[in-house]
Amino acid sequence: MKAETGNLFRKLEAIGELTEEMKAAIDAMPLQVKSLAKGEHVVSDGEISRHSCLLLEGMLHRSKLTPQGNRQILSIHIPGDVPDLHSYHLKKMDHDLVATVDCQVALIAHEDIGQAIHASPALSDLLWRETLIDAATFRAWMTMIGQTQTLARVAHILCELYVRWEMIGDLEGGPFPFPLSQDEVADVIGASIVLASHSLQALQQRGLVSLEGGKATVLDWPALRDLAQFEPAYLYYLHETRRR
Amino acid sequence: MKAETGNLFRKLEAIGELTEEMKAAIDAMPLQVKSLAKGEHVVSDGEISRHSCLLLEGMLHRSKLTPQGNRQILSIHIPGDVPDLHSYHLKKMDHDLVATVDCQVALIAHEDIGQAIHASPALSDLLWRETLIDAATFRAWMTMIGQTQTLARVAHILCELYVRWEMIGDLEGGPFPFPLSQDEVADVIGASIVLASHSLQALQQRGLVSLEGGKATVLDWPALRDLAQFEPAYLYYLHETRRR
DNA sequence: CGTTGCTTTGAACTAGCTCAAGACCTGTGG
DNA sequence: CCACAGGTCTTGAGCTAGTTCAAAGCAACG
Repeated sequence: MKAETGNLFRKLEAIGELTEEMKAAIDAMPLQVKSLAKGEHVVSDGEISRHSCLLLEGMLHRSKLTPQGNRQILSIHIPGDVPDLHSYHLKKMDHDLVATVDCQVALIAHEDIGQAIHASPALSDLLWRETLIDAATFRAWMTMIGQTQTLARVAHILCELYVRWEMIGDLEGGPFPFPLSQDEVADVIGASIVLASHSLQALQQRGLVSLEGGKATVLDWPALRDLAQFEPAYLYYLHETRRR
Repeated sequence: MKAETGNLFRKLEAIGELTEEMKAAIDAMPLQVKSLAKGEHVVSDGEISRHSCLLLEGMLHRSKLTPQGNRQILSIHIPGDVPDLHSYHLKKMDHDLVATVDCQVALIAHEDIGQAIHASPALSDLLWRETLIDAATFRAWMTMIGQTQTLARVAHILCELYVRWEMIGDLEGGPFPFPLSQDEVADVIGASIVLASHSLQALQQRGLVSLEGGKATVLDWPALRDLAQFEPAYLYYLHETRRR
C-alpha cells in the first residue's frame, strides 16, 4: 500500500464499504505528487480540468467569485479529500480550488480514474457517493448561511472541521489544524471580517474553543455543538466517532 | 416512448449525450405515478428512501429546517427533474422534498435504478453528472446567499427558473410558472418575508419582470441578468438557449 | 528594523429584522 | 348571494445585527 492513499482510505471506509480490490484499483492509479505554496490555485474557475487532486498534506479550499468580486468560500478540505473529484464529469470548473496553506497534493489523471471505475463498478458507486456527500455538505452550509447568526456559523465550521479531522487523524480531543485567516472565515460565513473577528473572540471568551498558532482546540464540545446547531448526519459517516 | 419521460429526456439531452439505448433503459424502469397536494412531502428529513421521484407536473422544492425551526429552501424543481436521485446512494434523507403546488410525480424504485445503471455504464455516468450539476447549483446559490444583496438574490432565482423552464418548455420569451409564496421566496434567499415582498415589487416597478397569477414574465432580460449577476455556466447546458 | 500582512478596536451608518395592523383575496357554508 | 374565515400580501415603526471605513497594534520575516 502506498503511503499517499492512507487518509483517502480512512475517509472512504468511513462513508462506505472499501474492499481490498477497490484499494488495489485506487493504488493502481498513477499519482503525480506536487507541492503548492499558500494561495496557489490547483485549478481555476472556467478552466478545463484534466485531473483530480488528492490532498496529501495541508489544506485546500474551494471558492467562487461573484462578478462584483466578492468571494464565497464553498468548502474546506483536509488530507484524504479529493475536492475536485466532480471535475471527472464536469470538466469545466465553476469555481477555484486554492491552497489555504502550503500543501502537498497528488494529481490523478481523469483517464486513470475512468479506467479504475470502469473496472470496478463498486468503486464507481463509492466515489459517486463521495460526491453526493459533498453536495449534502453544501446544503448544510447553505442552511447555516441563510438561517443562522454569524456566531453560530463560525461555531459550525469549527464543529465540522473537528469531526472531519477526527475521522482521519487521532485527535483524542486535542488540537486540530485551523489555519484560516479571519478574512477567510468571513468569506466562509458570508459576513464581514469585523464580525468574523468578534465571533472568534466570543467563542474563546466563552471557553468553547481555544485558537492558537493555526490550531483549534475544542474545550466544551456540547456547548459548541449546541451553539452551532450542528447535526453531523449530513457527513454520512457510517459510525459515530467517539467524541469527548 | 412513454409520455412521462419526455421532459426528463429533454433535460438529459441538454447536459450530455443521451443515446437510444439509454432512453430505452430509462423507459424500461417501472413508474408508479402519484398525485400530491400542495404542501405534501414526497419524503422527509431523516427518512430512509426506497425510491427516487421524477416530477411530471407541478413544482417541488427541497428544504431543510434548522433545529430552531428556520427553513432554508435548497432548490426548486420543474418537470423532468429527479430531485432526490441522490437518495439512490444516500438512503437517509438530510432534508425534505415537498410539493410547492399540486403535483404529479412518478416514483422509481431504487432497485430498478440499480438494474438500469448496472446494465448501462453510460447511463450511470450521465445520472452521476446530473447529481453533480445539482451540487454546482448549490454552490451558485450559496454564493448568491452569502455574497449578494436580497434584490439580486430574488432576481437570481427568477433568472435560473427562466432558463430552466426554457430548456424543457417552449416559452419563446413568454410567461413561466412561478407559484412561490413570498414566504417561500424569503426562505430561498435567506431573508425575511418583508424584504422578499419589497424585492418582488421593486423588480416589477423597474420593469424587469411581471408577476401575475403564479406566472412570471421576463420583460427586460439583460437588465434582470445583470442585476442578478447571473452566470448560467453552473447549469452545464451544452448549448446556449436562444433567449431574447 | 522596516515592511508587510493579519488582527483588533472604534465610530458612524444601513440593510435587514420583528412585530403588528390592515388590505386583499378566495373558497366555503349558510 | 352574502358572510366569514384563512391564507397571503402590503405597509409602517422601531430596533438590531450587520456594514464600511479608518487607524492602531502586533507579529513574522527578510
